[in-house]
Amino acid sequence: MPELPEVETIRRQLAPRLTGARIERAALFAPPGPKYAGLELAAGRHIGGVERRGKFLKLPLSARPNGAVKHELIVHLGMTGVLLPAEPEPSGVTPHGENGGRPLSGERHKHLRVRLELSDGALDFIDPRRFGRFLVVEAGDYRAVPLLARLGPEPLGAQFTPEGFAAALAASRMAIKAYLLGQRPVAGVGNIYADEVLWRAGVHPLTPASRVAPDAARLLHQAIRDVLTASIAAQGTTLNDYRTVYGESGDYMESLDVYGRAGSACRRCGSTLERLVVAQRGTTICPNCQAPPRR
DNA sequence: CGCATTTCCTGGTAGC
DNA sequence: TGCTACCAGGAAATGC
Repeated sequence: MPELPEVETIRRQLAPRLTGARIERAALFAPPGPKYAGLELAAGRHIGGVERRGKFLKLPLSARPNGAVKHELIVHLGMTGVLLPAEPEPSGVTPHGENGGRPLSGERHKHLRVRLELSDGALDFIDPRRFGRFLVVEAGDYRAVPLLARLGPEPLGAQFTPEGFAAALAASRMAIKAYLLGQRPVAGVGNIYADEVLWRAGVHPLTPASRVAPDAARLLHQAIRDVLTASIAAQGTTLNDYRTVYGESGDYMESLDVYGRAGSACRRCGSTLERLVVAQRGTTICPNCQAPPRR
């Protein structure tokens, strides 16, 4: 499931391909709804770049090349969303298995939801579970995507400071894991990386945010930066669906210390990792390294 | 307002 | 083999 490192990987790969392209048409292959709002506004716009905010991709759109940005294409991949450059139709057919498993030229993927026909090719949004979003809004108007408007600081940006993070933690009594998943103290951390950073910092996921000790908060801040940075370098984590734009798997899977490792040995102390549920999410901890909160 | 719970979706898998 | 039941989860909607 794409979190920040996976989305950043996709952003880096898409940017050179999409920047400067003109959208000829946006075709919807799913039942219309708020997840796919405003697509009719896309035709004729020029893509000014590919930006990322948390787990969202934002493509500024203008009426003419390098013109004023009046609209934005907002993409959230949800759990299973994939963005793939496609050949302009019609085109030749490629045998299955080639192309890194990407949809074949001339074919239409079973779970294709949106296709952008571009001046130079096309871009497919494929999303089996339809948890993703692909919509066009007026620039800066995020009423249709409220989370985008109240997203916390970028974890790898200068705004994400140990002091600011500590202050954010002090402001909530929510379980620290639920708080992180809510994107308020910092943007882009999802279920996988939440477990990883909490393990690194030795913080139990049920600890109320305001009761995370100052030292632990600093460790957590550093762990967020370190883990996300390392994962971006590995092109993210592939569990099931996530693929890069070129159909590759991310390599960070091999570096995961706790996620998906319940029952295995803690790499720090050798204890058996345990599974629990926090905020309705599967959660893995080391019962020794991450002591439960005292009450 | 703050926080918890429910809902949306489909593929994969366990169990019978 | 084929069926049902259930699980995975990001973010919005709903509930208290």
